[in-house]
Amino acid sequence: MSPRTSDQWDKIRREKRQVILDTALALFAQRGYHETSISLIAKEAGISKGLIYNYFESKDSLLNEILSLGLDALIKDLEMEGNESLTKEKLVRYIDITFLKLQENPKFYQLFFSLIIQPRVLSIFQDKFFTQIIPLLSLLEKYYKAKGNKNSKAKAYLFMAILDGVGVDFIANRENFPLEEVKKLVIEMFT
Amino acid sequence: MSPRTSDQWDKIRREKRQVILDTALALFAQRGYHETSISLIAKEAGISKGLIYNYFESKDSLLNEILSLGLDALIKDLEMEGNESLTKEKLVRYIDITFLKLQENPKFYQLFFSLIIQPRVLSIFQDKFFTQIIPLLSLLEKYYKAKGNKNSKAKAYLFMAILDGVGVDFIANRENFPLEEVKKLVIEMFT
Amino acid sequence: MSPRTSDQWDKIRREKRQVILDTALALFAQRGYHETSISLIAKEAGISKGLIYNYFESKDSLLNEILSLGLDALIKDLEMEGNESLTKEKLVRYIDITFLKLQENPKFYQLFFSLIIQPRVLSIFQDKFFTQIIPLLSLLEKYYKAKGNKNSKAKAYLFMAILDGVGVDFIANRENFPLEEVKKLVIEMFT
Amino acid sequence: MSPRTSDQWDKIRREKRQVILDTALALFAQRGYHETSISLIAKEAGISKGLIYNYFESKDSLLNEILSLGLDALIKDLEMEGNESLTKEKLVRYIDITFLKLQENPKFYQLFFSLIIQPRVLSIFQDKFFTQIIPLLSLLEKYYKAKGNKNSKAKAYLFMAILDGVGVDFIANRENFPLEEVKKLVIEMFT
DNA sequence: GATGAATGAGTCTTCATTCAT
DNA sequence: TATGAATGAAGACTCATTCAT
Repeated sequence: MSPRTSDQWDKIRREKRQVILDTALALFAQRGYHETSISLIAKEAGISKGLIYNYFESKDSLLNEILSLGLDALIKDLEMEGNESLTKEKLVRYIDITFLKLQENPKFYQLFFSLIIQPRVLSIFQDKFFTQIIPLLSLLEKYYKAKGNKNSKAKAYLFMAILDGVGVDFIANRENFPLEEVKKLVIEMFT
Repeated sequence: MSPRTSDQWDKIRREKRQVILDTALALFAQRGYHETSISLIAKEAGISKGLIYNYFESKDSLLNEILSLGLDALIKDLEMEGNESLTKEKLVRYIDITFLKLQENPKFYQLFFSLIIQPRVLSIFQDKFFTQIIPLLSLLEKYYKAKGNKNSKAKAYLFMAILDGVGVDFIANRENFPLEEVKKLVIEMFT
Repeated sequence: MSPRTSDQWDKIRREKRQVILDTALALFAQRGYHETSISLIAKEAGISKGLIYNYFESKDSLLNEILSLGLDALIKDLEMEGNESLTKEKLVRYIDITFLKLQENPKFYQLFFSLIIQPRVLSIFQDKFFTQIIPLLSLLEKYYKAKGNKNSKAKAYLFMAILDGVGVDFIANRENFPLEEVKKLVIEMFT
Repeated sequence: MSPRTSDQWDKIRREKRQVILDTALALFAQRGYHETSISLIAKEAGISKGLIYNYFESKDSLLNEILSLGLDALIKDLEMEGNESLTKEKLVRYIDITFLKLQENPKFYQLFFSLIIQPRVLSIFQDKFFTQIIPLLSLLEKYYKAKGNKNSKAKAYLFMAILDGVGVDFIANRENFPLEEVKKLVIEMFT
């Protein structure tokens, strides 16, 4: 009878928003962005088309939000106390977490990789990506240099490429890819 | 105005077909599959929309053909006398060619990578892909085993992942990626 | 926290209703009817969307109400003791008020003129409009006939047309239109 | 069997384009711009929705084209050898044609007036309007000054306002408006 | 073979309106 | 009374595909 409190509205909004995000992520990853219509997302989420626009400005911004949140979470997990130099221990942990995340949330990575290569990548995506990747590359370079590697820059780039390559190949061929063994090998060869 | 022979007609058909394929590849790579309309392909190729349907059943089959032909060419270049065992020399050559191709035709790889991850495409693609990749993985595994690597299977997969990862990263960040140095490092670490 | 009397409730209702009407009029005039959403009216009025439907049946009926009230006010201002015959003095006053209103509230007139021409609105509107205009035309006709005008009916219609035309042109080109001078001329030529 | 010649295509295009323009004008005038959907235009024109977009970029540009063509035609008919000064004869002719056009094509005028007042007038419209109206006002002013009118500027503006006012009123009340008589009166009072 | 007009299903998006609280 | 989430019908627009010539 009495109108809902602000808190109640907030909760409803947050929850519904999350439902939409989850549904959209699953579908985008599974079928690709273009092959996923707003109608389908609505149907899968059990809501009306219009409601999606109550929570997101456009299909595009829905994607942006998914990527942004996903990247933030990813980054947060992988954070290694920025400025300090890298230790072997930290690097091993970084690799561990990366492989774990990949295994836990392949859908997100599938979406992630499919978009990172698209000719017109979303700007938010590229920004966030580079502001995180560049410092990491720099840390890695120092690390390898300290270990006596001649071409430490190349090794840093190669290391990052490996993480991406493993991601792509694991997604493309999840049944056969020996993720655990490969992880061990990466740790062995790159730390 | 003498009537053309059957052979001449054939030649004309083959050439026009090739024009369409080339134009479509360039546009798909440049703009993405969905952002490229049949109209645009026709305009760029200097022909009418309708004519494309004279040569290809659908937009989809046009893409399939492009991928199929591209993959064939790629495989052909990289072929290393199938059954025989792998030598260090051969592997180095394989790496060389892979990096060279990547550098020569990044647009082409961009299309490939962007599509390889798409679920829909994967299925079309996987057959051909795996019939080529699996034997290669097997060769690599033997090679590494012969070299005394404990986990030769993982190393074979890792090697393939590296090639993909380098492709993805090089495409995503062509200005900064130290392709030549990375290649040297790959040769050093994986042959 | 004493319970409000019925009168107080009534007052609150009337005031809120007026807020909605005022806000809607301002927005309709400023942006046009179709470009103004109920959401926007609610936001500008500082209330919720739903509440508007507590006071008005539909967007359409809200517009109708605005027009109806506006027209009533307009008529009231311009009223010249109905039945009696028209004098030069009264006609001058009528012109004065018309031009004054136009100057004071051009937005309001903009809405009026823009809607008066719309076929859909015309029908809603015509009844009220014509029951007011026809008598006025008749008074004017008598006035001009008494002054010896040959074609008094045409002159009456022309006079009304002038008021509309001045309204339209003044609204369309407010910076340049010499309203005051034109008024003098109208008085000179039509009284 | 053989493909159509360029001329044939041209004819088809021109004719179909005209059908769309005519249908759209009738509907826009009858129901208003916003109340007329592209679907309806297509249905009335006996073609598919999509085809309209083969001929016009958007609903907006369709309207623009209608107005642009209509104004051009209007202007052409009303043209009075620009630079020269105005004579009584020319002015009478101008009034004659204006009233005639109004009678012949009330639909266009209805659309015209309904749009000229809209808050957001189309730019093309305003441009054309002012480049035609300003010079005419200037000619009129000279004409009235030459005739000894004290306030020739106001009279010029008033004259233009009358034409608009007559247009609006005639459209709003076509059955009763004594167009012919009013025309005579305008000629009498303003030439 | 070649053309491009024509189709129509499908897409994203808007917004008046309803309704549970 | 007041709220704003939720609905769903409708709108503009796109584009792969067809077909008469």
